[in-house]
Amino acid sequence: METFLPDWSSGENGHLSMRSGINPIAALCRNCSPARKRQGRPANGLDRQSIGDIKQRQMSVPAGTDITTEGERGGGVYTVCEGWAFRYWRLRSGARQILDVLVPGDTAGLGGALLGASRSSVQALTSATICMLNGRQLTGLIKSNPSFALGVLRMQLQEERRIDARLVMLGRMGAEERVAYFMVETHDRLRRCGLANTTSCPFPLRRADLADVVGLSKVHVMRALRELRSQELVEINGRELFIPDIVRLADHAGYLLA
Amino acid sequence: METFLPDWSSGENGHLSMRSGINPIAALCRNCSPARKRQGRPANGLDRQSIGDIKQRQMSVPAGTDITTEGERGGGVYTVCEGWAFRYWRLRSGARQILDVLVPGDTAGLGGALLGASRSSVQALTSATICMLNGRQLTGLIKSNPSFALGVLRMQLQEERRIDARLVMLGRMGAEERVAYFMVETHDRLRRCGLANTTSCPFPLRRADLADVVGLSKVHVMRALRELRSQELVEINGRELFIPDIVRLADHAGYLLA
DNA sequence: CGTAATCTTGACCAACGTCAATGTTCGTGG
DNA sequence: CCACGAACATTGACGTTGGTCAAGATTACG
Repeated sequence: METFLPDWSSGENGHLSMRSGINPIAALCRNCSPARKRQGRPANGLDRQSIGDIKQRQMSVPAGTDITTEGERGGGVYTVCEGWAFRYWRLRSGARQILDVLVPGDTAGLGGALLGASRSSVQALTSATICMLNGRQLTGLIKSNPSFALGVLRMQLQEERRIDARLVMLGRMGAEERVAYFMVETHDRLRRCGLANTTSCPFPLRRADLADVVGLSKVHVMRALRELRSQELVEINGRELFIPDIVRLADHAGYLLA
Repeated sequence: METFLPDWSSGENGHLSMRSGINPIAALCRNCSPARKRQGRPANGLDRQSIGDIKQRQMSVPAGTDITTEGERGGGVYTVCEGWAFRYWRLRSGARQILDVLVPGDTAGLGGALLGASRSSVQALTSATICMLNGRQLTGLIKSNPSFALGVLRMQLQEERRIDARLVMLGRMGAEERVAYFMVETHDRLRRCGLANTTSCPFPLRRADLADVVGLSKVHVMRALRELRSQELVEINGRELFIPDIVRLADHAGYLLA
């Protein structure tokens, strides 16, 4: 059977399997992500010395903080160490579209650093600690270290796949499928970096946030949620998401396991 | 009614231009893009010798040809030299979402080459000539040439920006805005590479294709189109798109002209 | 205990999809 | 040149999905 979701496990040798393993930028961060360090993949043949010069700063911010704002020039590159964040766009009308949710190990701001002013803003969804890298220096590292550059490119391409799937979701799926889809994707991402167990995961998004991810109104998200709950496919309890049967939910969202 | 049919398969109109300046992969293609050669921008300090080894093949295909199919492994990297193509996904239901339209100078298949089997398919929209590069060799070039790698990464990030905007379109815009948005974006891209003049550009998409880009039904696209036409914002004649006042249309669509 | 934020629901309305019929364009063979 | 059929464009009628408004319930927190 065919599937239209990205194949997150596409590294059959395992070398792409851990999400953290494919983010060489997160690997630069010395202080954050102890869980990730346990996995201990040096990833890019970077020794302490070569990355020692990269200026980095860490900051802890409360939920709701804007980490970057649209239009900032030559900004830094941000990696989420702990907590959640999201990248979003605001329309003239005031409407908001959440482009991507960032979980620990995810990086944002590359576009701003390499291309000039970024179009999207990043906001902390929970209280979070963020590792900031100097954009100019990171560019230098990419220029001087081909294998690092390749790693960054791979990460970016992986990202693109997820976004492609998101386009399909927004363009061609109904409300219930969208919500189910986002939940499967999120659970899967978290599970891959050890932040979720089989049947549940943290889920700090409010209904309004969820609505702005899946392109629906808050009220209609409620309807979809009620329906999914009544079929015992998902259950949100406070800020935790329960998925009794991930396979069944995945199927409901159009995702079929290989 | 008389229609002016642009020549897709040959002539000045269909060739690469400065747009390839930001696409280092297109710059590798020796045979296509005479316009770019005229400008003589070496882009990545690549001399003939270093790229001489890259195996490349050119092919001309009629409209409707599938250039790559979902799931292909270790595929090549494809650059559109002349004509149009599009990247798309098909759902179990049979529905199709067009992820991106490829105009001369655009590249697809990087994900497949660097990450393994690609999820999206590519199909020729018009008769087209495609330049195919060997994925493995291209990976080698990226590894060995940091500045080339940086260029590819930059291109990819540029791409991501466009896709982000597409997410906003699908998630938060109404039918009329979506159609208007896509038209402004397309015209803008074409204008940037000299393939459009101020008030018109080629537009080979059928109504059904347009619908699958903007995530609407064919019939509803018609309604949006009728409304836009009645406001004298756009006019489609055969396979050419007329935009009397691009600024007004951009404003209508919330598109930021650079 | 009180206030604000969030959740949840029903009632109603607008936007969008589906079906089906008709017109139009275009290529092909006579 | 014309006849014909296939693919595409266009439109109306009608059903469904999703948005908006508003109200009450629940939770978080000082």
